Amino acid sequence: MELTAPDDAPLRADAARNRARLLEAAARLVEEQGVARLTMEGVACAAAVGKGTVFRRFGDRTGLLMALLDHTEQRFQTAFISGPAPLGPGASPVERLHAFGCHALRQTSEQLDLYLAAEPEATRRFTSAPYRVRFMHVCMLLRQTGSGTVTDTELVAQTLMGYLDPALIGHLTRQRGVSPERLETGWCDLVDRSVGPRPA
Amino acid sequence: MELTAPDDAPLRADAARNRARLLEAAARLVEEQGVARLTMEGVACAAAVGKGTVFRRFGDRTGLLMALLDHTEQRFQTAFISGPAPLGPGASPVERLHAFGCHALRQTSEQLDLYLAAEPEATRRFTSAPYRVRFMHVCMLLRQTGSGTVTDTELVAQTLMGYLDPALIGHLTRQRGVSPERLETGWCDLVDRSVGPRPA
DNA sequence: CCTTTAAGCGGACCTCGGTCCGTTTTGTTG
DNA sequence: CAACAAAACGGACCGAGGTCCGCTTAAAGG
Repeated sequence: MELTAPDDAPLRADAARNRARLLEAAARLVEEQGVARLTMEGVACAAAVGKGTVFRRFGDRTGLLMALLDHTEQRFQTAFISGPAPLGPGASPVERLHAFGCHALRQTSEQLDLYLAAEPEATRRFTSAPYRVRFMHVCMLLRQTGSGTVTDTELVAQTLMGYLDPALIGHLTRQRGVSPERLETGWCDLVDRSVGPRPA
Repeated sequence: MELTAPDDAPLRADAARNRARLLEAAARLVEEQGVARLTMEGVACAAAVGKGTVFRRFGDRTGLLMALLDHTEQRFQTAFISGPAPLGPGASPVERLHAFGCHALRQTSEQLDLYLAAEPEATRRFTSAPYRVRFMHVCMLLRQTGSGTVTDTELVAQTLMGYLDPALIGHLTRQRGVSPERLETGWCDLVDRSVGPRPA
């Protein structure tokens, strides 16, 4: 597989070409008929490639969909790791957390169907590479708040991450009609309560 | 379907009998070879019933697994709705929230594999009957804290519920080696922060 | 350029969840 | 008890994800 254990070894020429064609074909099919109708065989066919090749390259359907989101995710990552404040370094940890969540909320909302479809099975949700990068970042910011009030960084970080779960965002915005603004306010509130002093 | 829209109309005699046989067979198969190896055809066969019957009765695989958890879930529900304090009425809302989460954490841990397998697809996670009952209860308790400090009950309740997600519990306890005590402490902390005064 | 070999390829094949529809059973009504 | 409608049944059938393995081909070394 790829996203879970990024191969440092470069792909063979034909493999690289096929990979590109597959991603292109998949993106086109998703745009044309929605991610729900995307089948692995369909992608293989549209890319004029064998079905086995798709699985060899992306592991499974989820892997393919995550690959489609890879570009977006990479940009987000570099933005919050080394980009300009308040997302990147320069702002206070709390401000960065606010910005982080709001950006994630917007990004997820924009490509909600894809993020929903790319959600791995329950067991793997927390081990995908993009999740772990986000998670580690939140942990780091929580630690940087310095106020020794966050007793258990890992648990708090997971709680925060839970708020950004695409499934939850989709449910709240689509089924429950929660506005994006309300979602962002809720996020900032959650962050403030998480890093603030522990109430009596 | 059944758990999502409980049929008030009583089942026909043969249907009720088959339902019981199916649940019995499914429970036995799960105990014998684990939930991962449970196939719908296998259950049908073990219950000496047609495959279509399984789907007619339980809708899909998730429905069958949820039905297996129904008994446990029902007892939990009556416990926190009308049982003795601190889970049931009689204790303060915050105490009840503490008890609620700790009970849920324990219950989920005890039958983790089943809860994991019964987790519906992303889109349906928040609309299953058991989830909604739990969610409404948390909402009610949050409102009862009376302190007008919980600005957005629904969002806070969803955050709390996210902490109790079987997938998260499984990840923390199995992959990350987090102890049950630590999980429970984390829950109580989260509750306290959620209902406490909003920090400056 | 030839050999070699490991990565890549392709598509037949398998499994399993889910659907469909002709047949059977239940229980109600006259 | 006979007739009838509604509910239930069962298993053939379908689609899609995922596997397997014999064949092909890129690219490194002589």
